[in-house]
Amino acid sequence: MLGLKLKELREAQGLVQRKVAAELHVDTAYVSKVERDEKPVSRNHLKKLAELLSYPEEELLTLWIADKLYDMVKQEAVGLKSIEVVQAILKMKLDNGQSNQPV
Amino acid sequence: MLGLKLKELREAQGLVQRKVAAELHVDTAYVSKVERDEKPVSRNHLKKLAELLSYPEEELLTLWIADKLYDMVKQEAVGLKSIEVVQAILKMKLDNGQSNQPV
DNA sequence: AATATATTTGTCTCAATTAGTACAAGTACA
DNA sequence: TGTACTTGTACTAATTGAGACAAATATATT
Repeated sequence: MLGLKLKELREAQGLVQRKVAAELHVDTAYVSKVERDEKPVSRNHLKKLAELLSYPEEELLTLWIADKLYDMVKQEAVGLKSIEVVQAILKMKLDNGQSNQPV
Repeated sequence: MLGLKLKELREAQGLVQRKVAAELHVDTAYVSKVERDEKPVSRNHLKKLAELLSYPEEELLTLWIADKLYDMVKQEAVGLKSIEVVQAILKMKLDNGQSNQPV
C-alpha cells in the first residue's frame, strides 16, 4: 500500500521513475519494484521521498509500518485477533502514559 | 506476552522448565528465555506446547503473532495509527470475503 | 549453613532469511 | 524507434532464528 501511494504521489507531481531513481541514486527497476510493493523501501529513502514528493514523512511512515504488519498477518487466520490484542495494549499504554509495566 | 502465558500455563500444570525443555528437546536456558520473551518461540514448538500445556494452539498462535506485531510497532510513534490502517483492511477483506482486489 | 534443584544470564555459533541493490532483457505505448 | 516501465535473476551484507554451553542466582530442603 505504500508503493501505490508513492506511485500516485509521483504521478501527481508529473515525475517519471527515472527522476525518482536518480534522486535516490538507484536504478529504475528498483523504483518500479518499490511502487509495486515487491521490494521494501528503506527507511532512509522514505525521508528523501517525502521531500521529493512533498508529502508528510509521518504519513509515509505509517504506511511503511502498516505494510510490514500486513505482510505478517495476511495469511494468518487469527491475524485480526492478534491485531486487536496489540491495539488494546497500545491504547492502554497511551492512557497510563508515564508508567511502564512490561506487557 | 506469549512467554508470560506459557509460564502461567506451565505452572498451572505443575511442570518445571526441565520437563518442558525435555519435551521440546532443548535445554532449560532456552525455555527460560522463551518464557521471558527474550527468544521467540518457533512455530513448530508452539504446536507441541499447546498439547503439553493443554491449551488451544490457536490462542497461543494469536499471542505469538501479537508479539511479533508488537515488537514491530512498540517504538514507533505512529504505531497505533498503522495498526488501525491494517485493521481496517482486514475488516474490509472479511466483508468482501470472496473478492480479492490488491490493497 | 550446606546442598540440591530450578531458573536466569551471558556469550557464542551456524543457518536461514531479508534488505538493498545491480544488471540484462523483456513489454507497453507514443 | 524511443522512452517508460516491468520482470527475472543474481549477489553481498546485515539481521534474525534457533539453539548450545557454562556460569551465576534463587529458592528449597536437610
